Amino acid sequence: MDVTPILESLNEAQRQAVTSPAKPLLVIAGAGSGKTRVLTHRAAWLIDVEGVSPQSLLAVTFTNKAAAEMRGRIESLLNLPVNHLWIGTFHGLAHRLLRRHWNEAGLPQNFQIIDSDDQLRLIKRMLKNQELDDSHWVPREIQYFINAQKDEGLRAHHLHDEGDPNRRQFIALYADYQEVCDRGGLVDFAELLLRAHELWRDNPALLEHYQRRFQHLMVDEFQDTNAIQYAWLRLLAGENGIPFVVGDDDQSIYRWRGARVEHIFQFQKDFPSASVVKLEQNYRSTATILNAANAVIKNNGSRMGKNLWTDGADGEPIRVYSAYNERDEADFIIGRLRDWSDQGNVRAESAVLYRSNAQSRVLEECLINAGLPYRVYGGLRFFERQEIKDALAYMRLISNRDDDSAFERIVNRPTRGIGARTVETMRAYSRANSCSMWRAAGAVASDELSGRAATAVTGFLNLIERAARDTSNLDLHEQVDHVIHLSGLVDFFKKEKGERGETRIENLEELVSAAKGFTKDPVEEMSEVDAFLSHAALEAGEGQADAWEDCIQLMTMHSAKGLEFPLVFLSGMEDGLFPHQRSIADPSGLEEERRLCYVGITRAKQTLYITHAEQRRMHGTDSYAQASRFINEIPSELIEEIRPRVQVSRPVQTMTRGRGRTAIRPGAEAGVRLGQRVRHGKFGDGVILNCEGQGAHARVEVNFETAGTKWLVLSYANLDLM
DNA sequence: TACTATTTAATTTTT
DNA sequence: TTAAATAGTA
Repeated sequence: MDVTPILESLNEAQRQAVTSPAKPLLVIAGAGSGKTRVLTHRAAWLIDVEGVSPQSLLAVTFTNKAAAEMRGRIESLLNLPVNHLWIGTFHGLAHRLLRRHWNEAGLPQNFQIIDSDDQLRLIKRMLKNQELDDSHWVPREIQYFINAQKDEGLRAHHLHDEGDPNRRQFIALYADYQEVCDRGGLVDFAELLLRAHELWRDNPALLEHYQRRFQHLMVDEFQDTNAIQYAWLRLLAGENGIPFVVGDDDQSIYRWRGARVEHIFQFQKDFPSASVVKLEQNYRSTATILNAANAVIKNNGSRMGKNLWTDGADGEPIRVYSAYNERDEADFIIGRLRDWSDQGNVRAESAVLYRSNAQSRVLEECLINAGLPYRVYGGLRFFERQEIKDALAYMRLISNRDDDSAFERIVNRPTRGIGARTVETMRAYSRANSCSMWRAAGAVASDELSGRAATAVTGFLNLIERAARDTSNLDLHEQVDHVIHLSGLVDFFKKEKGERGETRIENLEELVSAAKGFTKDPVEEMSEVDAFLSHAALEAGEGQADAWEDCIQLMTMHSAKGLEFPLVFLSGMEDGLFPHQRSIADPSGLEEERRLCYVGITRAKQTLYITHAEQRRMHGTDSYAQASRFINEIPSELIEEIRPRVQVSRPVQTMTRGRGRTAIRPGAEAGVRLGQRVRHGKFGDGVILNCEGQGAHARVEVNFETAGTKWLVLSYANLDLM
């Protein structure tokens, strides 16, 4: 067997990982160190060289994208399609198990997956039902509580109130929530994992079957596993399974949603025979960028310890720009982006990163003004759109009448005269008789409701029954098409004015084509409709993707994880924004922010700009911040500070936003420019942030280093220009 | 029931 | 500032 193709492109450490003997292995893979390569080559090595059957290999990732990429790369490496390979997300694999063993898992065969939005609606409905004040019992907090418990593998009956009435209520709500889900055959994301874990835990024979089958367990982004995912893996590994886990403790940025880096340490305890391989050679960035990243992350306490290096060149220095305000910051970035583009570079290879989504606004405005095409990552995904979820809710209700989540969503959408009062009556009945809304509707329509409401409800029930009858023999896409028309959704959105409605109808039509293009994995023995609905929940699709055009990439640092760009801007690098105010006080929160910064820096291949603004308009008011402490953690020899443009030929962007206020052209008054450094007799040194008025009335806003920000009348202030 | 005024809060996000 | 959720009005 010629092993060259598998090994030739690997460095020593990578090779060690790929060819490691059949025992547990932990790979600490730094940013850009070839993590995916190691995973895929390991799979190829096992199959091609060790003669391991593809059947006995299981690979887990966190995102569908990563799973698809891994599958593709393994296929091209082995040069054969590996359909039977179990590669997927934790949720996807758990889902597959539950579909196969729905009976043992205590689920109805046609159970449906609800997404976070459905989950939140369900909780809100419960609160209303129980007449709990949702300003005191915040739905989001309850949702967070429930998911956090599930992520830890805990059911309501495992929890104790500890004498805390607040907690008691939360636990009770958790229990109620679960009851509603169980009654309706609904499974939320965390439930998929928890159920799959319980399925194995409670069915030793079944577990044994899978333990025998899956010998090699490969895990990507191991630092992002939560408790239940890790427990699931351990269960599957048992005594003889061989886990091959790859992660980077320094890139753990999802603690807030249950991820526990500690699993990296726990792994070594749980699998004492495990070896550790560190991948530290980086193939992505210049030495300067890596040194900066290393220097920043060094300030974190609890680490495995790792130092990225490259045998490449130092490259350009990191450029730091201190802007006057967020507009100036955006202007600067856009200027550089324009240069980049003018030099013949591909725009899609540049990215502007920020800490929070709201920061994209100013950038977008300026990009539009500059006529540069861009794409913002994140945002509403296809299957999350209202109209799509409406249509899917019809399909769900047709598939399972007891699905209260779907029922409530569409009972009066489009409006058919079933108002809040009527729904309330149904809810009361449903609660009193512990039955689904569907049954309640039937019962209530025949006795409790008065003529008009009863007719409306009966009409709705008939509509669903009829849709079920009419579509039972149709192909999936015909079913969808039928449902969107019969339900009245299309007509409903046609009436919506503006482009909104048109887009919605287009989306509904798009849903039909999505159904047309959908093929169920023949291995799975669920109905095609259920498969499609699960697919919609599990893979919500892309955010607004304009992939075809050559666009500048705008995204949060979180969503940049795993990506790389020759040109990167880290914008809004100010204390309070990044590190975020909410994490700044808590040491572990600050460390997570620092890891995020590490992620941000290591996205850059060649050129890295870091920008911050002295003044930033946030929540309607101006605020002032120091440059991010993370900037100070970068050795100054790696940095080239870009001084604000000394003499601007064009007038500095004037703040024409305020009405009534005449923005003067800075420079009209002698020496007054935005960004100009000045000295005041009493307040000391500062920077001009803003100016208004003319002649004797001219005033300037100065941010003093020690005295804060003040408006001063020029003719009295006696400012010295510096 | 739909439209408008008012209030409120404001990280990060995948499944 | 602004988006979203809620309350109030036609």
